[in-house]
Amino acid sequence: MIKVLIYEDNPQLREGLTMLIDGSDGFTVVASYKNCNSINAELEVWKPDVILMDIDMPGVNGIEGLKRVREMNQQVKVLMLTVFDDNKNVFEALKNGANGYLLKKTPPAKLLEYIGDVASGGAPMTSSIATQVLKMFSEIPQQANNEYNLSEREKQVLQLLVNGYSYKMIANDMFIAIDTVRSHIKKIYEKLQVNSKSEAVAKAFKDKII
Amino acid sequence: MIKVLIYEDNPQLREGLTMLIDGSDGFTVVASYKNCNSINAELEVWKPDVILMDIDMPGVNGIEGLKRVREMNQQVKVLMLTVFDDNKNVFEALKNGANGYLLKKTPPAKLLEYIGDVASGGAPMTSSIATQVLKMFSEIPQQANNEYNLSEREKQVLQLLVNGYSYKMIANDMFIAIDTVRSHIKKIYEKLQVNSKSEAVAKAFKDKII
DNA sequence: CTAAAATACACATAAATATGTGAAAATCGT
DNA sequence: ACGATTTTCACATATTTATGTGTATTTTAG
Repeated sequence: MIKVLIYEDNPQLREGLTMLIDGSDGFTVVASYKNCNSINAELEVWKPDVILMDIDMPGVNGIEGLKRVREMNQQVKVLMLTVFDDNKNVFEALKNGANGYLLKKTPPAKLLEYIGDVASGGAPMTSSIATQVLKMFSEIPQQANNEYNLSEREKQVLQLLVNGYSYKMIANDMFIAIDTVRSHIKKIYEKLQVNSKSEAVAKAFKDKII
Repeated sequence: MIKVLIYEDNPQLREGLTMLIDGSDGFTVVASYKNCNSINAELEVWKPDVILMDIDMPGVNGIEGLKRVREMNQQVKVLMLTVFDDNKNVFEALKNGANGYLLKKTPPAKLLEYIGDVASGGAPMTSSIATQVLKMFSEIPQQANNEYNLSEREKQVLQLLVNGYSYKMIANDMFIAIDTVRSHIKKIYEKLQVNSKSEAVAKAFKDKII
């Protein structure tokens, strides 16, 4: 028996969901609430397998509710419910450990299937959500990593620059003269086409050289 | 009629897929190949709606094939096929604009459903892949964004430091005296707990202040 | 309203950095 | 084996940065 806990502010929808899920074999709704204000205590009491979490709720919203859940419990599956598939919320929810993301217009039969799915370790998403998720991935900037042909020693020096070391400290760290550090750094600047330490550091971060 | 192009090195599987898809209403396999060596030309000739792309192929593999496709065509849907759901490949494929990702053990009926799904703009994934994708998201480091309480003006100065500006340039840019720039920067260092320009720049990147 | 913070500016000095020029030994690729 | 690159070091100097100490408006928050 899969124990479901529901957070949904709309009374009609909350009742509807409870009816649907409770009336189906293998599912039981242990409780349903109109907001997440006391979610941690409720989680303690009911120990659900799956939480259906509305995104848009007055007071503590679904994302915040999800965060609170994850602070104390990594096991319970959280299925996010939303009317719109808005990009920002999807990303926030997934980052914070949601196990699935459904549109409210999902047909009842599918909804039950998805709940079963998430309970057994799956990651159900409606098609439009999945498309968005993939789009997010494709928008991840490709590793810049422009080839600057830094030599080993130059990379070491740059790494230490990034760590905030002064020339003196670098010389000490690498057992070389400070003038050698200077000549390395001059070469690094040439290769990176910059002319100050902070520019080099910035470029190292931007182009993920380090 | 959905036109499908298949890339799969295993002859049995290639034939099996062709049979299955070609024998189903609404689908037609326009061609099938054992590698992606000439994929660009083949794409020109066949103009498929969906490409079924095996990941593990000798010569040009599926990821590289996907890249070649995306270089010339953003419209065609690409469904990746794999035996194992290995993390690295999933990530690479999604980053490069795959439209879906299936395990080869997907049952034939589901496979057809998924092809139709992707053709109409969906993003089919088998459950285990979706779970992985969500896991990747949850592993994205939470915005560090430690609160340093930088004032507006201080943020501006820091931004310019990150851009590689000297004090003089910053003063010019912000229409203030260079001594004012100094006093801002001193305050910034206090707040970030650093004591050099490059450390501040590094911290700005690490903590995503800018 | 008032204290705290932010913004602006000035002068001084020590330390660090950028730039130039030169050169020798070690390492690498062909 | 030989030329190219890397790594090492030296000396000199102009510029930039870091730090200290002060002061005077202006904004902000309680």
